[in-house]
Amino acid sequence: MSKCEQCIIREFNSLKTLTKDELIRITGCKTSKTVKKGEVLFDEGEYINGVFCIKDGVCKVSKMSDNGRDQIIHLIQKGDILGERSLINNEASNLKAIAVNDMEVCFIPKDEIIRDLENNPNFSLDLLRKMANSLKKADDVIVDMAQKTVKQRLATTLLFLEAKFEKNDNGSIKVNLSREDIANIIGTATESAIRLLSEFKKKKMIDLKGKEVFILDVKALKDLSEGF
Amino acid sequence: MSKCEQCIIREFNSLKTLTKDELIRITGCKTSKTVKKGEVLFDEGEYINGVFCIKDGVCKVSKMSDNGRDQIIHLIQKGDILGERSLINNEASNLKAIAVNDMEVCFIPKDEIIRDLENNPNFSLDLLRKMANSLKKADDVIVDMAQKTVKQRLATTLLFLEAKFEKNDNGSIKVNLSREDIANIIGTATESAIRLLSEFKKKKMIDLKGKEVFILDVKALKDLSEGF
DNA sequence: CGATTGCTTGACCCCCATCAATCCTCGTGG
DNA sequence: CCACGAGGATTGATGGGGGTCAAGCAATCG
Repeated sequence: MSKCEQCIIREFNSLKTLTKDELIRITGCKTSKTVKKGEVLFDEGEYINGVFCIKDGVCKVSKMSDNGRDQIIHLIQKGDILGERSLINNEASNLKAIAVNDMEVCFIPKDEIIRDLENNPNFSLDLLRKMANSLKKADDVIVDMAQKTVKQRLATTLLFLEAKFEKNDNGSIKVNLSREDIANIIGTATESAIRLLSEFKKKKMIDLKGKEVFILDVKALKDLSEGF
Repeated sequence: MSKCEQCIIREFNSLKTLTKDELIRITGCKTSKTVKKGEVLFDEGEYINGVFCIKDGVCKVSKMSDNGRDQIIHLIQKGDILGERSLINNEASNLKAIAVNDMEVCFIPKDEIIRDLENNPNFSLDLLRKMANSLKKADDVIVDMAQKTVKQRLATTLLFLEAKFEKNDNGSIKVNLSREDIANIIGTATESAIRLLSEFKKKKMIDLKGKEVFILDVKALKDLSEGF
């Protein structure tokens, strides 16, 4: 069993505010596991009863719309925490999380986190800051979804992927998203996403090799994203 | 100067977790003011340096999209708190707030709130819960914006208004939203919103008398909102 | 009582959802 | 090693939703 107090991953999230004693306690009760690509970490309506700390891999967090299509709302990767919200308001998850590639995660039971929330003000304040930040980003997404065309949203999303994820050696973005996934991020039909991707490729703004995506012209994408 | 410890409004928001002493301290440094319909409480990019506690009235909180259209993201009313997020992450506001009708608000300076956040864990935990809840709602809005048609979104919005706001004596919803405001909530052109409103009226789902909106058939709206 | 702002309706056309057909890719088993 | 099947990727055709421009109407205000 790896030790939390020696794990560098926590430096990237709110767990960094925990004291050494708290970390040692958490080491004693956490569980580590691997999640294979395509596996469900948790589903809508499920009680998670804890939080996940992502040590490696990426997962997509989505919600089913009334119309029956999945909308991807978050992409979670190494260093991120998953499940805090349902824990805090003590409700079943409103979201579903599926591994996009093989993952390495730790699971920390609810009661431990609650205890730290109540006893360590640094921890709750840091979480508060994280959530305030998430809300701000959510505002941006709402505005984009409400006002931008599908083409603009695709450009925005590609720039987001470029900024958030590492690159492979050849320069392609290190996330294995299917065309359908991409469509479900921007909220459109798969065919529409595909058509626009090939249009972008024709215009040398991106390149596509199978599932690999290369961002070639950031400026052009940014112009597009902002509506010329 | 009215006294916070005697103000019932705080029972509706996180300020209810403050102790009597803390409230007395806040009474000493808060300012009360009235805001007339159409006035700007704060604009995008402004540092708010505190939070507003809304004693009466309604304001719309919006964000300008790259395309130059305003998107209304929140409607804030009596009992709500406004501005916590920018305060918590110590940044300029990303949103603009405009009074929809005459308002009565109190303004509490930043430092006082910060002090309470750091010293009163009940306060920060309650705020944390509020924000977790806001994030959940934001998820729903994102999914709706991304997946629903304008007609569905209008139905959803009407139901939201019906649920959130008081009614006038004649049964109409007690908010003075212009057609443009409604369009800016659902993220569409004013003309589209108007067209759909009159369609709904023709089908006896709502009634319109000038700016007043009457919800007649909740079930039909709900069916519409969820896609039949 | 003009004049400005908001509301309403019509016409037009492009974006995009949908259906359908084909091609490609990859894992599996013979 | 190859054939085959299944799921993903791609392209075409089509129709409707909704954005935009424009003109007329109502209401609000100085």
